[in-house]
Amino acid sequence: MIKKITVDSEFFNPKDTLECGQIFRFFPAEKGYLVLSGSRACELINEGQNTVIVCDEENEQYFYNYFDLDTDYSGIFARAQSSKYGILKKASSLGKGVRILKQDSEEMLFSFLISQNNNIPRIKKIINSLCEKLGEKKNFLNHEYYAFPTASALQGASEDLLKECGLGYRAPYLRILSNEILTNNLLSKLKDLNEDSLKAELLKIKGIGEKVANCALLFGFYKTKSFPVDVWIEKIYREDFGGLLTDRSKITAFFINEFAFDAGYFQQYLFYYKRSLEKQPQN
DNA sequence: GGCCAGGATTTAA
DNA sequence: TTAAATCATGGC
Repeated sequence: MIKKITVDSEFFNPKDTLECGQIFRFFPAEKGYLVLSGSRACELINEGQNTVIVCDEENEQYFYNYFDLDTDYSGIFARAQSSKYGILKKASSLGKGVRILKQDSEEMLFSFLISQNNNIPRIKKIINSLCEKLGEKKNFLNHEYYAFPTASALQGASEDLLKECGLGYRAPYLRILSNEILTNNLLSKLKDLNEDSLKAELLKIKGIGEKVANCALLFGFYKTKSFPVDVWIEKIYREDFGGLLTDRSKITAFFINEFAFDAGYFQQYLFYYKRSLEKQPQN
């Protein structure tokens, strides 16, 4: 049985939400997009005033939560609009339809582990390649897709297979992380932690530093008091906030101090804005 | 052909 | 404690 969830599109635009850099597994479809999370799939379609989520009945609650439908984004948007920083007004106007997705924690850990020193098109390519080689084949409506690989599938993959996916020097990081997940039950340990101790635990994982930890906090564990700083954010910090700090962890601290629990949302507005102005046309 | 990408680890100073 | 060097890979 197929279900449809219909939501007002003012604060939920599929393009804004999917293309703001938080998710790597989505594909244009005949109408809207095919969106994948773990082993599940849905379609996300804009119909003027409405945004429609189409999914199997058994996944209805999952995607309701996934798209963060219980959070009212009008307040977040209003605070961005009334900010003393003009750039935040512009950025939030452009990205008014952005929502922070509640993605699968394990998938996000692996995904952002792959993201380091990498660009978004290639990150997508690597992850899709991993899914095709190691994920379970599934079907939804007329779509054929692959689930995100399980930790044991990733752990069991040969070095050669991982390199074929384009992982390069990151391949060992994935193996170490999947081993932690399987032997130490890492995910259930992480789920109960508050943001400070969670961040400390994330930083112990090989291949996860300050930036990736912040991404994992925000996109994998929904801690909105986090603020990933990459080259785009550093650029906007320098050019539009007049910032002078160069140490990225200090830049993170600056923004968290400014925006507190809005930091993660505002970061996405800013990242999406800056990148949409300057990104190369083929993406 | 050198530079860059949702950087982190290792090694040197 | 901070500063470089190094790590695959593909697009420009």
